[in-house]
Amino acid sequence: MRPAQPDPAANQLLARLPRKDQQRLLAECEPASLAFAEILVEPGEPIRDVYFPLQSFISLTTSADQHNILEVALVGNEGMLGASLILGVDASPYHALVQGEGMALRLGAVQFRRQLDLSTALQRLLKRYLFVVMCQLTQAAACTRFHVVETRLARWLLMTHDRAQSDRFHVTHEFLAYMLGVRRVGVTKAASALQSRHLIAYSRGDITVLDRPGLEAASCACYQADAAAYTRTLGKR
Amino acid sequence: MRPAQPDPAANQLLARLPRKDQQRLLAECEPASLAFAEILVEPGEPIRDVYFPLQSFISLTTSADQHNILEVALVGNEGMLGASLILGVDASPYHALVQGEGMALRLGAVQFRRQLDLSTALQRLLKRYLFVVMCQLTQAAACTRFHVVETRLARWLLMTHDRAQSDRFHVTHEFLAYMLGVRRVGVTKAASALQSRHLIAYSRGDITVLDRPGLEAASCACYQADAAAYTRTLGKR
DNA sequence: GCCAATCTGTTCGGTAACGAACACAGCGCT
DNA sequence: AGCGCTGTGTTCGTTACCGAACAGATTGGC
Repeated sequence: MRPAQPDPAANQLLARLPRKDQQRLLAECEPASLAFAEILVEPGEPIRDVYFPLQSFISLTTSADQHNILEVALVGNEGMLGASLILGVDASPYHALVQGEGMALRLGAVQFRRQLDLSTALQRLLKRYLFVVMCQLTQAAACTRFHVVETRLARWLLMTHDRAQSDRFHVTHEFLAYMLGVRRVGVTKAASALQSRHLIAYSRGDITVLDRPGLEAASCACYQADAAAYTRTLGKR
Repeated sequence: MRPAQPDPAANQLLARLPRKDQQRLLAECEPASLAFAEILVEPGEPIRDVYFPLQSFISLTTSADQHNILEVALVGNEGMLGASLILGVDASPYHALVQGEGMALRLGAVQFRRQLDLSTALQRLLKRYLFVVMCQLTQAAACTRFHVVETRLARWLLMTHDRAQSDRFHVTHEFLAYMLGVRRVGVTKAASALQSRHLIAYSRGDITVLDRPGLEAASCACYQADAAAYTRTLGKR
């Protein structure tokens, strides 16, 4: 059953809000269908809207030079896009592009700020979430530096697996290469290694997670570290 | 002339505060002399004190595995250590160790929080500073991924040059290797390349910046990007 | 059923790192 | 003067990834 009005509790941040604050916030949100590869924010550009993903998920990427792109964080139904607005800066540190299409709740930046003023619970929650994002950025820097493509790929697949809420999702090697900041060939090699170990299966962009525990063993500890930071900071659920 | 009571305006964040808020804050701060390699914060550990460096500067590092360390940001008199407390989380995402010895102003976490409650100007300022730190973390991830040791070293030297407020500072290749997340040998090679181009001179840990513009040309654009994010967010001074 | 586009697999030579090990030079200490 | 410590320079073979290019394989459109 998929209701016309999406279930707000599908976003874990919203689900953590007290009922009153949640309802006040939801009253101003509108459902938005996010299309694959849609660009929601560009760095430097002012943030017009914030998003609470439901089934969709969003990559945060940074570009060093023109053609060197790297994903630094992933936002799904466990988080939100635009949390940095709570710091009072009307800009984004990174690109945001839709990685998994689906629904999200959208709220204008102005309305979002007003909601913040009205709800200390919302402030408190999003500040803590922002702390988690900082931890993830830090982790991403180290992981990217020290870990080889195969383990980083495994980590990426796990993160996406969590957010896609499905064992299957659509991503090509080409796209993965952008996210991991490596060549497509490197992804192909790593992916086929994981496939030959029966951890995943893929074909023309459709990736299926076959062996979740095995994938966790194949990934670096950074995945666990991110997850731990999240539950440590925001509570178990 | 070095006054017994250190000049608070030596910290650029403090200098940006309105006079009243600044004085109230300073009344609770105590001067602290930071020794080289002193560890001020460990990740996970609660933050006991925050620091506003005056002449000292502090490396923020993260460790992927036991022996893989990487610097993700540098805090000098342009910033502060412990700003993440404003997010309401009593922990640090990273290690903090003293890189350049000297004075700083110290304030207990409890007192710091009280000061935050008393001063919206302080809140506003530090939120903006935290945004800058997020930009730096993002930049660090990309820089670390895509740029070669020599340009990254140049960048590090520039960042340190700014914060050391002197053309000379003390860092061994060994230490630099930790910060950049590479082998000592790699640093030696990069450093001797920069030296042979007369951009720097060094001997047994004493590094002197000889040609600042040349060093800027030798570094990656990440240095400029960091600096730009700072002035864009916090104003020109 | 065929073409064209997309996605995946493989190859080539090249390079910037890696770990380990050793040589040497400057400096302080006794 | 001699010793030992610390910091720097150099070498070795190895590895992970690079850029470029091309070959096959699957899919959708007509």
